[in-house]
Amino acid sequence: MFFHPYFWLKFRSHKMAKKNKDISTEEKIKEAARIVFTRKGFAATRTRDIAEEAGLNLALLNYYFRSKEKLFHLIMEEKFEQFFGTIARLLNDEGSSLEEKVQAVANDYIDMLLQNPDLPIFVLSEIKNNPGLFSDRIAGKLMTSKFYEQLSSIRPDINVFHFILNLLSMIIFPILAEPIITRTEAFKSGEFKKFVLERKKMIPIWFHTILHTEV
Amino acid sequence: MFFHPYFWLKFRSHKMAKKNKDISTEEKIKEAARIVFTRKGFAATRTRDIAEEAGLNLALLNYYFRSKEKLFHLIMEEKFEQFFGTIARLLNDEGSSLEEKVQAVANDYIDMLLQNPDLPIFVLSEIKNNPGLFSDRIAGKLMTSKFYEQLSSIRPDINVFHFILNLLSMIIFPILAEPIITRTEAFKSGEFKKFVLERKKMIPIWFHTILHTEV
DNA sequence: TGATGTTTTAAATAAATGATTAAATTTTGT
DNA sequence: ACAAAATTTAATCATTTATTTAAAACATCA
Repeated sequence: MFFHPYFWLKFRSHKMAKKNKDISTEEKIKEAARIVFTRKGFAATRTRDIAEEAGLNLALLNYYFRSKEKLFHLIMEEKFEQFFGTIARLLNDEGSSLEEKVQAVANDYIDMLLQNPDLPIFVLSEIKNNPGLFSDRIAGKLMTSKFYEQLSSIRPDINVFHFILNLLSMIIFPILAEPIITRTEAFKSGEFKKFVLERKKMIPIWFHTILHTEV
Repeated sequence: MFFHPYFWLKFRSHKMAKKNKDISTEEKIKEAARIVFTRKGFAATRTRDIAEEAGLNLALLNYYFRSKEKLFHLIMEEKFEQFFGTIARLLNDEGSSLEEKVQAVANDYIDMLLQNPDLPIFVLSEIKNNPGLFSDRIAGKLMTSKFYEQLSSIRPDINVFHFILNLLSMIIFPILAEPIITRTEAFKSGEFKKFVLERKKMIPIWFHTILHTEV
């Protein structure tokens, strides 16, 4: 009896013909897809780019993931979780004060973005192209957070939305603008990373200033 | 003697077969290209999308502009000038104080972006895909501006790069994040524009606070 | 080892898409 | 109105690209 390869897809985790390879073909493809999709976005990446990045035969993409679109959705959901989940966890931490949260966000999120510089533009672009990709629930997690509670009780006169958006703007925008910033005279020689790391210290200070000034 | 239509391209401005149409075919194509390219980016737009948006035969794109890429470069340069030129002119104004410049940027640039909400992500994406598109000279105009001089003389202790980047972040990022913000509970009903307009007043206040606090 | 199941490969297919052609239509100048 | 020039159209071409196929290679285990 003949079974098309696709038939076996659902059982693949139970049976593995080749075991103990350093890294499975499936994972090689996913890793290549992470790199290429986040670097170029869905429309600009060709399945051939991914196969090449993975060093594998083109047909394997469809063997393991059926279509470019299915593979993309998988990667996209990972990346959205990374982008929104990281920040949501930091803003919802129970054991820290408001200003500690600002510090934690500035510190940890900047580190994460420096390691994933393509992430912000990827997420923003793909959500814009297809807003349905993005579940409302996630946005709520940001805006209705422990952080929100704390700021409202300390400074009920400050609009929390503006405050959070300012924080995210100052952290994320420089990463988005990296290709522009880097071409400026002052940044010609790999100064960009140093510049962004400076902001880890400065952002908490700026927000401290805002927080302790009556308007 | 036969001349291929392309031959006539260079003379088109001298001779126009059809005059006084409401809007020329060439301009119809450019306007459609502006809309579609900025909405979807180069890779995701098909020449057929532009023809459809313009309500014209597909072949006319190549008749007037020879290739998708040539048309794109034309639009891209317009859009880059709009994005960088607008801000550079505001930051280099000779007749205004530092804080007036902050106000002018907040006010005018936010207005411009609300009318061109696709502009920031378009510019950032396309520069990232092809940094060569972006001439170093433009970035310099931002960072070495009248604004730079004024801030350095008033507050030599403040890093001008961080200051300008903060200003741009707070103005541009919300527009980039619109598809996310809009899906948040609080913004369900067309509150976004009102929210961004509030920032026209608030950004100058925040920067005033920073500017008048010793660190 | 050989039968069976699984993975990988090279080649083929089909759809999408940028570009071109030649003919038809419209405009212009006389 | 006529001829020449310019524009527009429908059809087609050529290339790129996602996907499928069938056979080969490999792994597992009785």
